[in-house]
Amino acid sequence: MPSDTGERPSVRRVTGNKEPEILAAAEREFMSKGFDGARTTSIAEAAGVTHAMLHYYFRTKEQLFYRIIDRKLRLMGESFLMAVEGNPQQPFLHRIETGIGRHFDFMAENPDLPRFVINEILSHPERYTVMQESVRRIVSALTQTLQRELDAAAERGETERMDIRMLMLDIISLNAFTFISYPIIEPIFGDLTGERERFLKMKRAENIETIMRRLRRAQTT
Amino acid sequence: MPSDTGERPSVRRVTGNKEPEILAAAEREFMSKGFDGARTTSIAEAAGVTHAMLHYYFRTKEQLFYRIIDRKLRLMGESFLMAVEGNPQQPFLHRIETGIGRHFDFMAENPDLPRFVINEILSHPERYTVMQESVRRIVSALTQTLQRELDAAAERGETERMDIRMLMLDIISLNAFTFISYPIIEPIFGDLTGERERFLKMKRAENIETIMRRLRRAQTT
DNA sequence: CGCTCTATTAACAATTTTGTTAATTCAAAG
DNA sequence: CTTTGAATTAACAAAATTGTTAATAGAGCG
Repeated sequence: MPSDTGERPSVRRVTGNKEPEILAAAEREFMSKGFDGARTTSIAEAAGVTHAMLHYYFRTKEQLFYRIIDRKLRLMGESFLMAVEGNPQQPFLHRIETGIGRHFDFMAENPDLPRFVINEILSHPERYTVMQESVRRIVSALTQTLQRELDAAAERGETERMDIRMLMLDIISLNAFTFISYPIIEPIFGDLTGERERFLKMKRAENIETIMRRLRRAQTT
Repeated sequence: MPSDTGERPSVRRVTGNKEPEILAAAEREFMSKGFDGARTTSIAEAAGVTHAMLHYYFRTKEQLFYRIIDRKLRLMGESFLMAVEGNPQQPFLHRIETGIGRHFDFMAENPDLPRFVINEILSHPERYTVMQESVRRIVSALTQTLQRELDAAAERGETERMDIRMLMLDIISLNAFTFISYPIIEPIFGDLTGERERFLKMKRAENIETIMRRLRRAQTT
């Protein structure tokens, strides 16, 4: 019997260790169909093992799912930071500009991450209530720091005065929704087919431009 | 036996007609859990009927689902138009401004519409391939008209020259993602609890401001 | 070789979920 | 009152889905 701690024993693993294959197949299945739509038999089949093997390695569908969603939640956290972190010596506006680009590129590499995470949290909220308070504290501290920086930049006349949470939401909305909606709009915008890269490059510039215009001090006509 | 045409016979409906109750319960269940997570037994229970009744009225889970998703797809279509339609006599900028507000208000009344529709299309694409071509044609015609109007406004120096599809995506992203993400950010932004109205009013103004700044002609400093 | 322990399989089991059916109720029409 | 047909129910059935178990294979070690 495998250990219950979630970590497979690493000694004497001689015959095929199918854990990576199962995890990879599980990621594909869960990401595309969600927890409810995913089938452990499909995952096992895609991984090239019997479904008893899947239960041998992970006991239950839920435990296998936790291994996947855990990584995805971490990635989600990273993506938020990506949009706002950076060298604090650099001008605020410049940091935000590069932050938006980095966040966009991250989304491009994980295009169904936000949809997946949001969905799972909303359809099974009870699983995520434990994390809430710690996340709240981290975000609260981060926004306070950033708000002070933005206030200072506004004081110097570099930017507009605004609520940092609105700005962060604007950035994440423009970037994340691009990828959330892409599979839907790609066929109906039509000429996008096979031009994913070109379209995304264009939208990346568009999102940066939109936020920069929002943030830069408006000329008093 | 009920007719197969999807329309219940309307004569001699004397004993309780439970169709509306089932539809209402189905809408709640499908919207919150998606097709895969929804259970016909839960729907029947919530509607106060036996699950045999549900099958008597709708035969299959899929047919019941189609009744729900059909209305939702229509709503989704409406919401797109909402952002761009308006009296063509009015100045382009002004029409867009009121359009954004109307679109936002529509999203506020249907907060889980975009998430639901996007999810269902992505997790069961085969169900929606039939509509694709007609939708593509409608959108294509609409964007061509709007692009010409925007070009004209840019020619007159009222707006920046830009791709209308980018603009539409910006508007929809800012508005829709506000509601897609709201249930997640509400507890972690913390002080939002019980202040939904205040927050939404603020974000509504923010989205309009963001787009107007994107669209208005930048001063040549 | 024979022991041990992990990996693997096939078969089984329990539960859930969707769907069916035959019998019954009940209001309205004749 | 009887007939009629829709509405309703309980019981059944089939399939899917998750999970278990007992038996076995097979590598490494003494």
